[in-house]
Amino acid sequence: MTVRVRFAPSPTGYLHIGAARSALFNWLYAQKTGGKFLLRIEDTDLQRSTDESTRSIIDGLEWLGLTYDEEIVFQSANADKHRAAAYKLVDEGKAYRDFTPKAERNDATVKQGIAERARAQSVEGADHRSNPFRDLSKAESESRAATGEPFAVRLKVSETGKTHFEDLVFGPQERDYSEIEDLVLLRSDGHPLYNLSVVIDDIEMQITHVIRGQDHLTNTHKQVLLYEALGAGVPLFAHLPLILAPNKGKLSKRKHGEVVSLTTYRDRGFIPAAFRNFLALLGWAPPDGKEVLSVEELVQQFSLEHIHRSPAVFNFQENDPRHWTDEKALWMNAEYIRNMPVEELLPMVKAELRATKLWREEYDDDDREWLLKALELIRQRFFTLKDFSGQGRAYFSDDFDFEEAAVNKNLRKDPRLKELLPALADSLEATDPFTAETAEAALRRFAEDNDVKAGLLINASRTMLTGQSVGPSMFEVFDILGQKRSVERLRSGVPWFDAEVLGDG
RNA sequence: GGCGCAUUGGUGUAGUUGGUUAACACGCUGCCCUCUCAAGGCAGAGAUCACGGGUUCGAGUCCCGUAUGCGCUACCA
Repeated sequence: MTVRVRFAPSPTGYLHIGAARSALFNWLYAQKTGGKFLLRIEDTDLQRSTDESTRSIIDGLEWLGLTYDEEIVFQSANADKHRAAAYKLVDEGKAYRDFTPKAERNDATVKQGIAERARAQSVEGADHRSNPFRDLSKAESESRAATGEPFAVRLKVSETGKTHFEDLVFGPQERDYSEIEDLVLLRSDGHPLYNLSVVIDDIEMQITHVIRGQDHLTNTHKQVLLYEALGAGVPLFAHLPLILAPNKGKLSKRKHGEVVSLTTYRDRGFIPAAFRNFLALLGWAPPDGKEVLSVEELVQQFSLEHIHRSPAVFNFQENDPRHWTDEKALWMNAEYIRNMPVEELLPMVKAELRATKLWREEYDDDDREWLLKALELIRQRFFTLKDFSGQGRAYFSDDFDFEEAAVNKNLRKDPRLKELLPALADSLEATDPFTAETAEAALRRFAEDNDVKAGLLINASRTMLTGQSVGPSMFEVFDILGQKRSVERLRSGVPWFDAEVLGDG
């Protein structure tokens, strides 16, 4: 039997990183076993589902490289099937019509209502089989329905017995029927509910392994009951530990903002492979401990057995731009930027430079070699793709900003530089050929002749040429920027030492 | 309230059948390298394995209890 797994998000917002992780694990498992990975959009909550959200889910999966097999299934399209299945269960006596009028609830008070009801039940002992319509005669049930009286459909859960299933992560699970109420399958307006829809669709799609978040672990018992009532084989389950916020609470968009949204990582310059790699490490660990893994290695190493049961904390500090997301994610991204083949990095940098109007068409042909060399040089220190247009701006444009701290530290501190830099420019202009080596020789000779430390000139040059105090080896920078631009930028430094510039600085 | 699940350094994890000084990664500190910052190399700090009992010659690993956190408990998904 070939493995068939699915990712089944509800399109009620951005793609949450926890959901993305579920998608990843499903996908990895499918790749690993040579199975199929399917996508089903659970858009049965008409009020909350949006096309925009569906779009972001599809985009997110594409960005992560999680390609799905077969057509996307939209759950709302199957509502008739879900209803038919529920009515069939009524006919067979496995479910019943509940004519109890629907209690109105609003979203704000549901949780509270649940707790109160539960408390009340626990005082007098819960009896989930006390519904007066549970044992209504078939004839009466049908005649009342025929008059148009509204009814919900509930599953008739047996008085005694237990459900069992084997969870591939959490082990054997068991739950007494007495703890499970006669769950509603169909609302009184005929709308099928989650547990029913999921089960029918999973049967329909011939899902063999249900891999999803732990928040569904206890609900699984209800679904097992449904599989049995429907006479279908029960798939295997694997529940994934939850991903929590730093305070070990729920990780939610409302509370934590955009850090939890997958698209944020795309928009803030993450390499998809890096984020995918990071995500894989949340709740799972490769057997040999090597953490930086290519997709192929990920697929090869992945197994449900190595998923563990305790929730993972996604660590980040709100209000701290440097630690806006998990440090390890940032490190992973830098690792990829630094080490991936530069040709693979190029298209991503191109997109970033395009978006910031720094891209020039020559980079595609005449200047391609130069570009690759420049990327190789500057990527060593970068954390995200954004850095190529930010910190890296001076390599692609003459219009770049000077960091105040860098100017103060490397230029203004030594007034001699006002005279030295133009002279150094002259010296470099006379250097032929102009390479990293010859530039270095020229600068060091110049330093010696003028009796200053080479470091002074090097650091000043770095700030003059890049606006920054940190960056690659200066002679490599001279080489990459070229003789002309290097000389020009060195000569443009005089204003930094003028009184009025000093005044407002 | 009930039921379920979890609990190893700040974080992510290893520690599959109980057996020497609890391992790895991120982060942190110091040193080396050096024109800066990274990277890299080296060294280091940081865990009485939530707590309390037990079983055992011996427990992070098994059992019981407690605490804490999370999940479910809807005519939401």
